[in-house]
Amino acid sequence: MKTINEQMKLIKKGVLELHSEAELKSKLEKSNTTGRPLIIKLGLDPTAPDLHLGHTVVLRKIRQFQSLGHKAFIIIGDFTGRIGDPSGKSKGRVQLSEKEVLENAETYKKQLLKVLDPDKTVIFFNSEWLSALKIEDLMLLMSKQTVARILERESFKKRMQANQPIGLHELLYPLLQGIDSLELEADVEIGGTDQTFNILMGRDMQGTEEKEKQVAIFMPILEGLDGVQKMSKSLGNYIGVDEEPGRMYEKVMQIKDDMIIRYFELITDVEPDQIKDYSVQIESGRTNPKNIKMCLAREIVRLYHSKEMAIKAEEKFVTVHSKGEVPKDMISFDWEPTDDMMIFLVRNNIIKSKSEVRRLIEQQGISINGQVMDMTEHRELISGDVIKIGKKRFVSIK
RNA sequence: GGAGGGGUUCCCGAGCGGCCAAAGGGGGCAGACUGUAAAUCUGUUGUCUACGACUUCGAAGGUUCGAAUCCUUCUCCCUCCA
Repeated sequence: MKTINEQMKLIKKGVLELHSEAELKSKLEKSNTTGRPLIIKLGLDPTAPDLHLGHTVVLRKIRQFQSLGHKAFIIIGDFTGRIGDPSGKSKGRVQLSEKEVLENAETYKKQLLKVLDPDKTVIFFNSEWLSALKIEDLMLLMSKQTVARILERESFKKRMQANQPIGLHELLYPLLQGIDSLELEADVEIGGTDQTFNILMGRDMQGTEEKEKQVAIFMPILEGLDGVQKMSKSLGNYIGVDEEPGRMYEKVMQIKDDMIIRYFELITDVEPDQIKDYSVQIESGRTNPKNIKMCLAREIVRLYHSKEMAIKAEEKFVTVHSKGEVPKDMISFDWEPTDDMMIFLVRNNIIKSKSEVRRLIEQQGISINGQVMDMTEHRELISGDVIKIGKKRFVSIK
């Protein structure tokens, strides 16, 4: 059993902000003596059931709480999700049906449990209480907050300045999330710094309602493959936890060198001393950063797949990229007698239009069995032939 | 409710009767260089039965030989006033 101080040390690792340390400590102590686990809250948006490594920064932290015996309450924001976020321009509101929400939830659950402890994780839908909320109760809660306070929020300010629309209901989002905290009697809420406002609102509201306030823990936001913007699905700079091992490995190798240590710190369980050592190796120039990055890639694939898969992924990577050879396994398709390269690639959805195939050929981006293809070439492909598109896409003929 | 400004290709943003598949930037893709990194340079970036044709500039109509550009209606967004 760890002492309270040891527990605090573990929890504080990698945390950007903590409100407040004293409160957390007293909660931990209380939990220790009463044996009642703390309730750790995490809210998730139901529209994006593809978890990526960015999410795992927060999830790993929750996992640490679980290892200390506490419980994770995951809230799927199906209520807010059904209303839809109008920030996207003309797309209208994406209304998720109940069925879709449930399906998404299943996917979430499967992915969440890759990181979290199944025995200490409970999943909720916030429509359960939000749908039942009476308008007079809502107004009572609203009356205790001010417009100015809500508009303080960074993203609202920005949008006001940029002359972008803000839906009235969006102003209620922080409040609704706060209601979640009230409902679940959360002891701790964890989120990225982008959630600062919402989480503090929950804390505030608990105070106003004279409940015990939740401790707010903010984790850094993980940058995506571009190294600048936060990892997100919509920006396409993400690494999904469900991603196929080879692809996952490749993507990790794509990150910038100066992100290597950050990734180690935020999304792996590698010991701090080991990370420090890597860091020294890179900075002193003793080791090619690529090698450290390979350790990182291997570690990440291991976490979400297995050690064996990680080794295999690395082998593939070395074959394809370092040696420039053809990978062992690749997707293969049938070649129909009526096919030519354009029809073949488009028919199998490898490339989305014939014009694009033409462009690629013109740019010498397509080769057959290692030979660059030119515009005039027409040939029948046979079983076993390998088509290479760009640098990293390979396809073979069945 | 009143007045004004706006909606352009993946994104931002020029164009304001023919020379517009639409400048410029970002992003993407390909090539060179590399460590498949970053940086840099070059090319490319609607589709197709491809020296041409077709579809695209919020939506629908109209004017014109010809419309992203003009007119009408509709719709959405922003600003100021109430």
